[in-house]
Amino acid sequence: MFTQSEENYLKSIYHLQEEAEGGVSTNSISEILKTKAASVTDMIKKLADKKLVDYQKYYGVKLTDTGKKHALLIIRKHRLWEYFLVELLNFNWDEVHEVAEQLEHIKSPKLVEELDLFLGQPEYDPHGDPIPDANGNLPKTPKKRLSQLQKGDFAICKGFNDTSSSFLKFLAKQEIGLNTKIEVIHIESFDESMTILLGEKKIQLSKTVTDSIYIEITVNTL
Amino acid sequence: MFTQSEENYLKSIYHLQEEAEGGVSTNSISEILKTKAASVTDMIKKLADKKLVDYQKYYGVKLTDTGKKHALLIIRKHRLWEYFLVELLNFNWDEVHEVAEQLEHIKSPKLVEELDLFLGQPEYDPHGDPIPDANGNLPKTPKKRLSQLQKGDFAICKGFNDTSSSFLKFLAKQEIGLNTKIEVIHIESFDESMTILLGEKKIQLSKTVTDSIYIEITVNTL
DNA sequence: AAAAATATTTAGTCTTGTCTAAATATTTTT
DNA sequence: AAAAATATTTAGACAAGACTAAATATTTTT
Repeated sequence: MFTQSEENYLKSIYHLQEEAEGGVSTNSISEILKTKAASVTDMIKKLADKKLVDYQKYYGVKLTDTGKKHALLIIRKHRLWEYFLVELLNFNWDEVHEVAEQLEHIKSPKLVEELDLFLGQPEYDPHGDPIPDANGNLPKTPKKRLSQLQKGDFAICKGFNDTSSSFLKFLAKQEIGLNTKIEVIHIESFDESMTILLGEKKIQLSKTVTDSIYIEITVNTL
Repeated sequence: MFTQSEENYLKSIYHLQEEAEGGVSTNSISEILKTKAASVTDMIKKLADKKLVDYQKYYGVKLTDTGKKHALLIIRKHRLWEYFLVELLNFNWDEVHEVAEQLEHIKSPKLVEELDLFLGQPEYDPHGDPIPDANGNLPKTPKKRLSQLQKGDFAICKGFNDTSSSFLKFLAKQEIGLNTKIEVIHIESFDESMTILLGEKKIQLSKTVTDSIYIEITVNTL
């Protein structure tokens, strides 16, 4: 199949591709993977030979359909393992990444599918990111976090990531719960803290908090 | 820590050391790892530099205490994963080896210990091999399989590995159950099938069957 | 105790994935 | 639109871990 290194490139390119519109630049890949740009160029050529990316010299790369599918299967494994580690092995959701980074390279189709069944075919990982299915398809409506919204957006709370009792008490005090309606009033650029409108009440939430609240975007205030 | 390759060498040397009395030979390692003898010599030097093995040119290697401990921790991981795969993910015990071979190299002390707790700190893997504890100590009395006995040995059945209903029906028909007393009469060299004495009755069992029966050796017929 | 057979080591090569330094392209600034 | 800054690629090198072929040790056979 693919080497661990190739898989890491595919995954990084996938993530970068999600954001930027044009081709993914050599430098952006080298930054994520902590390698030098020259090494990235080498690997890109290899991936292009294998038809996993389309490569145009000096203008970056794009995943081919095959490349994208493989990237999604690696992401699937990563997120399923994260779910396993947090839900069953008492990992905190900030400890799982490094281990999942290793586990995602285990090669065994049966393992992935049995793990998926064993976990109850979860749709989202502990960070709220959607888990692709066995064919590399993502759920239609990816879970969003409050922290992903822009000033002026309206949303409804749909879940919470941190299950610690202190966090839940904090939410109760602020009167935030399932289906609470929210409007984003302001985002402070230096610490990404957010001012939201809750009914008549304005409150300010840190990035840590807005990262832990899943929401659904609504069109207007209704 | 150690590379995957170094870990594979440590593990192989450990297993070979269990059997042979003197040093472990270059050729025996190359046979298990499916590499050439020259490559083994290279790696042995590297391991010797790291004080994981004692190496005397032309006379093979022996693990140092450190080397042995590391080997046992890899074996611990291998067997815990095998247990997980068979008990929770519906793998058959003949499908697990290859996957466990990959999983044993995942580096995360927390993962190993949490997995161990999650599984209920099992003492034996699905093949009946003992699982070393976190310090690399093995249970005192390793589970033995009927297939490990010699002609003339006496034993008592203590467990069965294959839980398929066809196997259990077969055992019932042969009147083999827990605590059944057995004497090994003969072992056929070409297929390792075994003739045993069950009370007055002589029966013949294939290697597949004798591999799946756990026993305890007894001193005489009593 | 030589000779033959076998095992082990040495020397030199190859591939993968990385690096540095230098060359070349592209983009931004003036 | 040229100059300066930045990004990318090329060329050549290196370490890890494997290989082949040849050299050397050890063991077995006669």
